[in-house]
Amino acid sequence: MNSRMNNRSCELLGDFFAIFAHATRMRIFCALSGEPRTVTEVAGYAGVSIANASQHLRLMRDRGAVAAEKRAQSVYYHIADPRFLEAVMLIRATLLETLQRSTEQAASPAGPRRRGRIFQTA
Amino acid sequence: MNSRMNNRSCELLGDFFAIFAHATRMRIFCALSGEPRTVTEVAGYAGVSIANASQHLRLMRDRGAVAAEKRAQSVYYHIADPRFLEAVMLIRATLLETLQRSTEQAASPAGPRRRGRIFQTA
DNA sequence: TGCATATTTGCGAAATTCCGCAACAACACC
DNA sequence: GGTGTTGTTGCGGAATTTCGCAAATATGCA
Repeated sequence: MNSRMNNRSCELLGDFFAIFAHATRMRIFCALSGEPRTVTEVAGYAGVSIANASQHLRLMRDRGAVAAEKRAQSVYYHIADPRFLEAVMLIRATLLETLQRSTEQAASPAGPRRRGRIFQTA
Repeated sequence: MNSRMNNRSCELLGDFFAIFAHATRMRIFCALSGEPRTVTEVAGYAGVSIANASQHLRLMRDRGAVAAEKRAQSVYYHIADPRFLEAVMLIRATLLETLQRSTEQAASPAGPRRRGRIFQTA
């Protein structure tokens, strides 16, 4: 990390990462990873009410993670930049790998601190 | 996003991203990006009390983002996997680019890439 | 115009997070 | 033992977030 990251930068980055720091918003993000979807579709995917999905989507849009486009009667949301998805996938892969490794070493008494499983293998 | 991302995965990924969803923790993460540092050093860098730094570091360690190692009288913390830093940098770069583009749109059609004010050095 | 569909917004309560403060613990050294 | 250094933990209240619900808005269509 650039040592020149100042406080303001950290504040803005932290605000942005809040987008991903919630299970529902992560599900919404997943729902949008393939193709644009309407609020109603997203709500169905994420298992929340339409109003709640709309609230989360607004937050995500205000911070620039997703964008909205009105077509016909519906509002289609999509991920604003593929690198956001790329970064999430990178974290996910690293986390998965770390967890698998620590699970494999679970028998070793001197191994790293044990943690629960993060990703279901099924 | 992988269609195998289930609810449990989203929940745990969201929990992990909470690590970055706070300005202080982002500063702490920055402080650790170069070399391992003690709690006292991190606290000074992030501008918070030692107790507060310790609390944040514990959260980050519990979730696997950083690791601790005791040497002499001090506890040295370091980022657990370079890919965490890589992902944060990717988000940061994308965000910077996006913000700069929207700034240019709001202002005049300026020349080639000049760094915006948002992420400038303190 | 009137009605149905799609989405947004305001509000209030419950839940969670954050931080200062003080106490506690570990450890080296005299 | 006592002292100093370093780090951790528990507590309580303030601040923030989250969500359900209802109302409001927008828009297409008969």
